[in-house]
Amino acid sequence: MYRVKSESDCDMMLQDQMDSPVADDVSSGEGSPHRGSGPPLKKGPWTSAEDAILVDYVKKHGEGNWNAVQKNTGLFRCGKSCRLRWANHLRPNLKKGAFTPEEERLIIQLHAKMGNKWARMAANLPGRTDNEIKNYWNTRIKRCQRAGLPIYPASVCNQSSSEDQQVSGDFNCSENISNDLLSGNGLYLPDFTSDNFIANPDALSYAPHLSAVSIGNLLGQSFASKNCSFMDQVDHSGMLKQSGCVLPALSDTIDGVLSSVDQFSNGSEKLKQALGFDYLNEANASSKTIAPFGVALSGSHAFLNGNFSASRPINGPLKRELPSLQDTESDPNSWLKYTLAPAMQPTELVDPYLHSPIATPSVKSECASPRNSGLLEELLHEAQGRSGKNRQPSVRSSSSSANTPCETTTVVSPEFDLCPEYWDDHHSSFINECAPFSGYSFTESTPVSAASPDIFQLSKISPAQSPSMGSGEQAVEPRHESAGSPHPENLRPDALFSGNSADPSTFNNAIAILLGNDMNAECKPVLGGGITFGSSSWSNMPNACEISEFK
DNA sequence: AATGAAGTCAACCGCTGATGT
DNA sequence: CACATCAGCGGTTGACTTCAT
Repeated sequence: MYRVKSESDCDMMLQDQMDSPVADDVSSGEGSPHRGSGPPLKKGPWTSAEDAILVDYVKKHGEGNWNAVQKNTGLFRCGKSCRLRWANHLRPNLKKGAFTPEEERLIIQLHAKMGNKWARMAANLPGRTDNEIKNYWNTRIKRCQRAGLPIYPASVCNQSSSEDQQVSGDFNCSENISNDLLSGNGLYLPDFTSDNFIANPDALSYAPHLSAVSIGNLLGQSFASKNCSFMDQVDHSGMLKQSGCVLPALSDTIDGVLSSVDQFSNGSEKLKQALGFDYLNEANASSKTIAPFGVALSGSHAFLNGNFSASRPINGPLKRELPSLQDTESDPNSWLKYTLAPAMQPTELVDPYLHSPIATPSVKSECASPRNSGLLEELLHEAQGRSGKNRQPSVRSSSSSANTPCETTTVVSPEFDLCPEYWDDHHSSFINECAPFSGYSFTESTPVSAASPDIFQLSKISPAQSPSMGSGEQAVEPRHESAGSPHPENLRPDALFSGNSADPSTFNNAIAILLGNDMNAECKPVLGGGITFGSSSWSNMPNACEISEFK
C-alpha cells in the first residue's frame, strides 16, 4: 500500500497493519504521533510477543530487509527498531551479563586504538553488542571522571603504545583522527616524551594529578622535549607514539602549541618564574595549578584532556563520549566554561582561575562499583599508589583539605606568584602571547597587579565566536586589529609563538581552530607521516624547537 | 523508610555510506 | 548522475534499579 518513507520516519505506519496481531499493543499508547494518519509505530520496550514475531520472521527470512518485517508480520515496529532489537537482544550467541575482566581489558585496549568505534569493537568481542560496549564505556567514563582516574590504565597505555606502532592497517587513520578529535579521546595525557615516560614512569598521570593538571605540568613536560619535532610525534594513526600511550591527533596539535610555548617560556626563565612557571622544572609539578596560564589554560586541562561538553554551547556530538576528568558541569576550572558561557561576568570568571579541583586519594569508597570487575580497581590501586608517591610536600604546593572522597575542592592556588617588577616590565608582551590560550583577550591597557590575576580584563569570546559555530565561520573575531581570516599556515600552533606573533587574533583564531572550528576540517594522514588539515599540510611545518624566537 | 544521586540498560534519533533504480 | 532506500553507526535519552544518606 505505502511504504515507510525512510527510517527517520519510523512513525509512519502501514495502513494494512491495522489488522496486525500485535495491534493491541499499539493501542497502549506508546508514541503515536500519527494517530490521524494510521496506526502509529510502537515505541518503547519490546514485548515478548513482539520478540517472538521478530524471531519467527528472522528464522524464516533471515536477517536484513528489516522494513519488510513490518510489512510481512504486522509488527508495529519500524525496520530500524527491528534490526536493533534483533542485533542487541534476539540474535543467537549473544552473551549476556556483565563484562568479564578480560573483556573489559579488551574494550579498553580497543578503545585506545579505535576510539568510539563501537561496532568495530564489538566485532572483537564475540557475543557482545556495540550498544553494550558503548554503555559500558560511557559508564566507565563517568565513573573515572568522578573518581578523577585516567581512562586508560598504564598497562593498557603501554600495551597500546607498543601495539600502535604495529597496528596501522587495522583501522583507518583519518577515522581515528577525526573521531578522536571530536571525541577528545586524549583524556589520558601522560608524558609527552617517551624518554620522560620511560625514565620516569611516575610521569604517568594519575587521577588526582590529572584532575589538577595544568598547562604548567604539560609545559613542564614539554620543556623536557627540547629536541622533539612537532610532527615527529605523530605516527600514521594520528597518535602520539612517544607519549607512552595513544594520544589523538588533537594532542599533537596541543603539543605543538606547547612546544611553541616551550620556545616562549624557555627563553624567558625570569618571566616563567614571574608567572609562576618556575615549578615547571620541579619533578612533581603535576598537582599544582598555574595561575597565570590558569587564566588561560588551567581550566583548559579540560581541553587538554579532551574534555568537551555539549552541555555547553559547543558542537553537540562532543558530549557524552568524552573521557573527562573534569566534568565541565562541575568543574569551575573548565576552560570552555569561561570561553563559552556568555552570561558570566568577568568577575565570575576570575575566581575559578585560582581554584583547582583536587581529587583525594580516598576515592575508592565512592568509585569502586560493585559491578566493576577489576580494571577500575587497577586504576584505583595505581592512583592510590601514585598519590602517595607523588604528593610530595612543596613550599608552593596547594594545601589540599581533608576532602570527602572524590569531592571537588576549590583551593586557592599559591602558584600565582608574580614577580611584580618583572611583570610590570613584561606583562604586555606576555598578555599578547598568552591571551589566546584563554579564549579571552587581555587588554594591554589593563592595569596589572602582581598579586592579583583577577585584575586581568578579560574580554570574552562571544558565543558567536565560540567553537560551536560551524566550520565555515570565522570562529573568533579578532578582538584587535586583525581583519579577515588568517592563512591556515599562520594558525599552526607552532606559528603562534614564532615570528611576530604578538597579534592576539592569530592566537585566538588558532585556538578557535583547535577547539573545534577546525575540527570538522578535513584531516588526512599524509604519506610520510604528516597530517593535513584541509589543504594545509602540517608536515611541512618547521620543527617548533627550531624556532629561535625565544631562545 | 524516604529520598535523591548514581548506575544501568534499552531504545530512539539523526546522520552517513552503500546500494539500487 | 541523481535520487531513493536501506543498513548501520554513534550519540543521546529516559525508564528503571541500586545505593548512599
